Amino acid sequence: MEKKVRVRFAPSPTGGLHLGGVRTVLYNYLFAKQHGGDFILRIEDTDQTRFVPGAEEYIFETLAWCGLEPDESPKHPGPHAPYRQSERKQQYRQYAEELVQKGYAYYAFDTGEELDAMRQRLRTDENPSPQYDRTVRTQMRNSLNLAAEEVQRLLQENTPHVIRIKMPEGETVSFTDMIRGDIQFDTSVVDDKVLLKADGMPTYHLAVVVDDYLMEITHAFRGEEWLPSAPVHVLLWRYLFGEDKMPQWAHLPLILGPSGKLSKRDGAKYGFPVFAMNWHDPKTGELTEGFRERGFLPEAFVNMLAMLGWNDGTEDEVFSLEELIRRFSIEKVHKGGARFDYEKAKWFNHEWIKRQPVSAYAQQVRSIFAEKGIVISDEGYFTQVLELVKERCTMLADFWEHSYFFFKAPKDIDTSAVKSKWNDDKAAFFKGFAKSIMSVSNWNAASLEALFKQQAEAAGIKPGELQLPMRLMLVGGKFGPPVFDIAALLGKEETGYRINSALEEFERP
RNA sequence: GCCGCGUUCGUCUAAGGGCUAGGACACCACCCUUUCACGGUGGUGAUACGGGUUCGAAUCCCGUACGCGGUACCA
Repeated sequence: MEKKVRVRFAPSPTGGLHLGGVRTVLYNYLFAKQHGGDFILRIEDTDQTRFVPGAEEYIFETLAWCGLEPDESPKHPGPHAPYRQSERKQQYRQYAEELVQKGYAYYAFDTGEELDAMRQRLRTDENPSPQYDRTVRTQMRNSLNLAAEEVQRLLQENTPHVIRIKMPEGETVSFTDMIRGDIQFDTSVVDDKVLLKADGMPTYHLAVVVDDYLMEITHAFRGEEWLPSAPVHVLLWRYLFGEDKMPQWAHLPLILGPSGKLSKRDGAKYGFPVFAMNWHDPKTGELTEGFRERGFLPEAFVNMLAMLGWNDGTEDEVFSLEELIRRFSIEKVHKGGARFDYEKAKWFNHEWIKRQPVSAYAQQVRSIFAEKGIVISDEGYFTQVLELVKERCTMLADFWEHSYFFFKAPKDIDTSAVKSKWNDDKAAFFKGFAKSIMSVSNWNAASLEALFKQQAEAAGIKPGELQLPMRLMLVGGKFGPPVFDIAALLGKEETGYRINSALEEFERP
């Protein structure tokens, strides 16, 4: 029987989740759901020094906002708990020791100073960063060179040491990447990576392999930056569990900024978010703005991210999460990095604001209004207003400028556009119009417009010349939805009131 | 330096040997609209370079250039 698909995302809690990270989650999620499998979230918190409080919680919140809930995680443990590597610490050592027993790894007692000295000594123009590799290891303090008794003694005395993989010489390690196809490496040019650190924590290399095995991961997606260390992982699988049990790999292309790899700096420099949500770094006190706070809908964010490095071959590009699950295919993920374009991201948001019912984001718009001092009391009215203006909003914050005048009469009316053409006939028309609307029984945009035109003609004025003044009276400037739609929503009382009070403004010299 | 990955309009991309290289964002023009948008129509604009293979190459092969990643007791 085919094994159920299990994919995992393993972030390190060291900061906010940038675009590339969320996209990796997304592709993981899409692939898992598409195959009826599980999406597992594991936390790679093996480096205590880089751990940032709150970062794990932030990751959960981001995934929840995007709608990418894991099936198993530290929050919702499944059969393979725990999901934090710090809580799994004990199990890594035995695998590292096993590798030493089998001759695939060795103890290294070199101190940091000794490593520095080695790199200093060996550094040349041709070799700017010397590695701890098969040529260097013969000169270092490790169990390959030291006498067995000496190694025993050092171990018994609890001398700080690491366990390094012993990279074989002249072998070719190859594997098939789901996106890139066959990839080969010559083991002679790969160094002896540390597997178990002096503090007993595994490095990423040991941890992914052990955890993926223990958690029965079948497919592993990660960023392209991991490609160079893939041979280490393949070898570890071969030595420990058998390559046939190794998950299938997919190395995702990078997301680039305007110049090179997308960074937090790009966000600040070019004025766009690079994190899904606001990230407040407790260590530096620095705040990095998020897409959510900028006024992006999660649907738009996810949609935009999905299209950054994948395309289903059709010309469609607006997809819901459900549609993405249906259409996604890992083979169609691109090999080359994609440059993030904020303009296109805004376009996606505009599309989603237009096609979502306003109920999907009314709550957020309400808080924007509250910040500006407008408290919404009439839900039905609020909904109708949002529905009327949503097609002209790109960001949620845009709702304010496109609709605030529905909730408060304009204070200052910009009469400059009509002042020169203003005359007593027009004033008389509006006086009459304000009066007659009070008796309109069928209050809607169409009947209002009909009445307006009929009275304009009766007064001998072209209706077109009266529309702009009417707009200014209702909203205060040259903006907003069609005038009669505005009046229809405002109601006859408010419309009449605004016309009358604006008339005084128009009369002023 | 070494190793790996990549390269189609400004950007995201389609086309996996065969019609004038298609679409989207952005930009420009026109239409619609007596506000601003939405929308509609059209336009500018690309196969990095050089060699092969082939009747035929964006597509396959080789080389060059450029970009990116890795080269930590970080992930």
